[in-house]
Amino acid sequence: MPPQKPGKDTRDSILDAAEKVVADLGARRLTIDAVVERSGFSKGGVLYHFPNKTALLDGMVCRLVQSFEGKLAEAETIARQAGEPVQPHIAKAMSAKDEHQKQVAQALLAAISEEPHLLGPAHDLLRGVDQRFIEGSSDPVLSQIIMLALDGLHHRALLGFDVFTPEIREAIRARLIDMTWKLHA
Amino acid sequence: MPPQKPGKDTRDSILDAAEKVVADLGARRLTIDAVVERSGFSKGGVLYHFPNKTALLDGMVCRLVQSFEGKLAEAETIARQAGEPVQPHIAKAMSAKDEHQKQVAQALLAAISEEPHLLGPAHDLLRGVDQRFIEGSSDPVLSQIIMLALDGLHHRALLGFDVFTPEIREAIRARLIDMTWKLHA
DNA sequence: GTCTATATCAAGATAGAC
DNA sequence: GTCTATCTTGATATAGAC
Repeated sequence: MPPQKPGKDTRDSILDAAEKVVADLGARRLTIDAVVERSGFSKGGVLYHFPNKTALLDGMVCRLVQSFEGKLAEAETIARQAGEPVQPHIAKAMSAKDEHQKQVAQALLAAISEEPHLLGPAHDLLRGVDQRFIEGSSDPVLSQIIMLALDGLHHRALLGFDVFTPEIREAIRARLIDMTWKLHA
Repeated sequence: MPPQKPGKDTRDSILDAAEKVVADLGARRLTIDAVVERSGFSKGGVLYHFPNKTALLDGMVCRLVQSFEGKLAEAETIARQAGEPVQPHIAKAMSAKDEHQKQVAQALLAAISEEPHLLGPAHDLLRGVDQRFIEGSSDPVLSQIIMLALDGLHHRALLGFDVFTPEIREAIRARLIDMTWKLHA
């Protein structure tokens, strides 16, 4: 018996490799061959799990969306249990400076440059977040602005423009979270 | 004597065609042949003006940066003449919903997916805007948040996620500009 | 499930006529 | 400055052995 479910594990390694390719070489050079090279598998092996390139891109977007949905659900559970509004927790989740943020950038970039329609699931996800972020707010326009600023952080990561020092970034993050609390004051 | 400078005119038509290709087919399918088809020129003609694809991408980014620099300079001149702070005028320029915004998205997307380093000039431009936006502000962190929200608007245009109704978009825009005025209160 | 080998094609680039 | 024709490569995808 293998140490982990072999199928899922291989799939994830391949997706990890794909993200690395995008990060290192750019979305244009996300080729099957480049993924093969980084993943350590052979071309046939990779194409067994993702029969064509579209499937690979779709896999990247779906993993991203699922992972993000998980974080959102977690944030909402915590908020509910604490009897607190959900917005600060969503803001925290979206601005967390973990590897996830780069992952978002690479997956979105790869998909949109090749097959924009694959962003559909991400699109739906964002609409849902928008909605939950705004509903129950005493100031919907400001809520939307906060959401846009959170988007802006991702935007800069996507373009490689995230030049904030950790201190400034943390100050921005803290302020945004603070602003969400005031939406309910 | 031709109606316009022929060289410049052809270059611009080609760049327009390139942007249309990105908008319609995605950055990945920004091929020389696709640009040739849309521009109406022949492959040889296009390659005379942009000897290779990198030159074409560079042309897209440079035209974008120059156009934006022009708008910024204009905003700053107006602010100076009126004896007003510059931030509200920069915010207005950045949030204007003209065709320019789509142009920005297409050019950046094409460049980053193919050759990220071509974004250098855009990177420098944004750093400059950031700096001018923050200096002289009574609340640098809030200034940066406003700038990030403006980025967020572009981000959504880039990903095709700009689903605001014109009314909501205008409300967001007005609020952002209003916030910049208060940075000097 | 993973591998090698190969067919096929799209796209970038060059050469040279007009 | 603009055109047609052609060369060459890089990348997707298939077939089939292990």
